[in-house]
Amino acid sequence: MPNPTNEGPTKIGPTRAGEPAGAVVGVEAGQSGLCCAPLAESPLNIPDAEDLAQAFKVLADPTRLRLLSLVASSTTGEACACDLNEPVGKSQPTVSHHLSQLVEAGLLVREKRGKWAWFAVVPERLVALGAVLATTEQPS
Amino acid sequence: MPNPTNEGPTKIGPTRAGEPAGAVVGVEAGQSGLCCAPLAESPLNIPDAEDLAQAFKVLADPTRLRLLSLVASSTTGEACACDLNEPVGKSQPTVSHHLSQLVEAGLLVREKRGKWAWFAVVPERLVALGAVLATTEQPS
DNA sequence: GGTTCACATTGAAGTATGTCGATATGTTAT
DNA sequence: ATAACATATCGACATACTTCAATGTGAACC
Repeated sequence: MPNPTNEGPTKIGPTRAGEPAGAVVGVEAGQSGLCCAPLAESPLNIPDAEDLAQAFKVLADPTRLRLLSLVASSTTGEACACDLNEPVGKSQPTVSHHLSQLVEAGLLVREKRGKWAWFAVVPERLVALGAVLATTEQPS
Repeated sequence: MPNPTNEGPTKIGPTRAGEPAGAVVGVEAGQSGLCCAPLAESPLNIPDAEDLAQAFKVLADPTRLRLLSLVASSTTGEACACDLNEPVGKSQPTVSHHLSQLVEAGLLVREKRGKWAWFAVVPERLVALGAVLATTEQPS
């Protein structure tokens, strides 16, 4: 029974369905904001390259990409972990681990409501990573 | 002696400096074109997720990102491998291996001129990957 | 021919990563 | 309190990855 419609979580606790949940909560300390100009602008220095690589590493797993996509494509903008275990076909600990990595990378934010964990995407983070790749203008 | 200015490669063989060198040459068979709609559009299926993850995996290494950035930010739009070994501070086999991975992923194209190997970015590939992330519009 | 140079490939070592079963933590209901 | 449930953490295993020294491959030059 994936979607918790008749059981509860949809309307529990601080159910402010509109806003992006806990907001900044997900961005862990040490893992600072966004980072880095477009790749073609100037050669990456080592620290920036390591930060960027770390971010892409989190995106470099099919299960995590599917989780991220499931949350991002949800009509309400958020998704309960209880609805994510089944569609990706991995064990609960594995899914939990992946979701934690997505949160630690600043790609998702987690909000606990009762016994459930809700996740929402951080669009700015996705866009910032995309911008590093997308602005590849050739010098003509 | 990094930059081959007084030795030769800059003006050897098929030195068509303007165009993106070998063009399609770099995109290996099996590794098809671009793939995938924006993450938020619909949940990723397994094959697409694997393809995307593979692409991001290649970007998920600081040395490869710096190599890519070095080539992308070059004023001529291309770079000789002989100029890439030193700035990234890794051994020649390591750099060669990373460059091969970037080529296999369709992010760079390789063109041999005499004994030198020249690399150029494939902007469309970068942009396509960025687009998967960037178009994260919330459903309001 | 032989030598030198640029780059690719191979083999091996150390490290990191994905995965799951078992277990812990915390919340709700009885 | 006790039970049931959702999620997080731990420990362990298998696989993949980065890296380099040694060697192979081809091209240019003597």
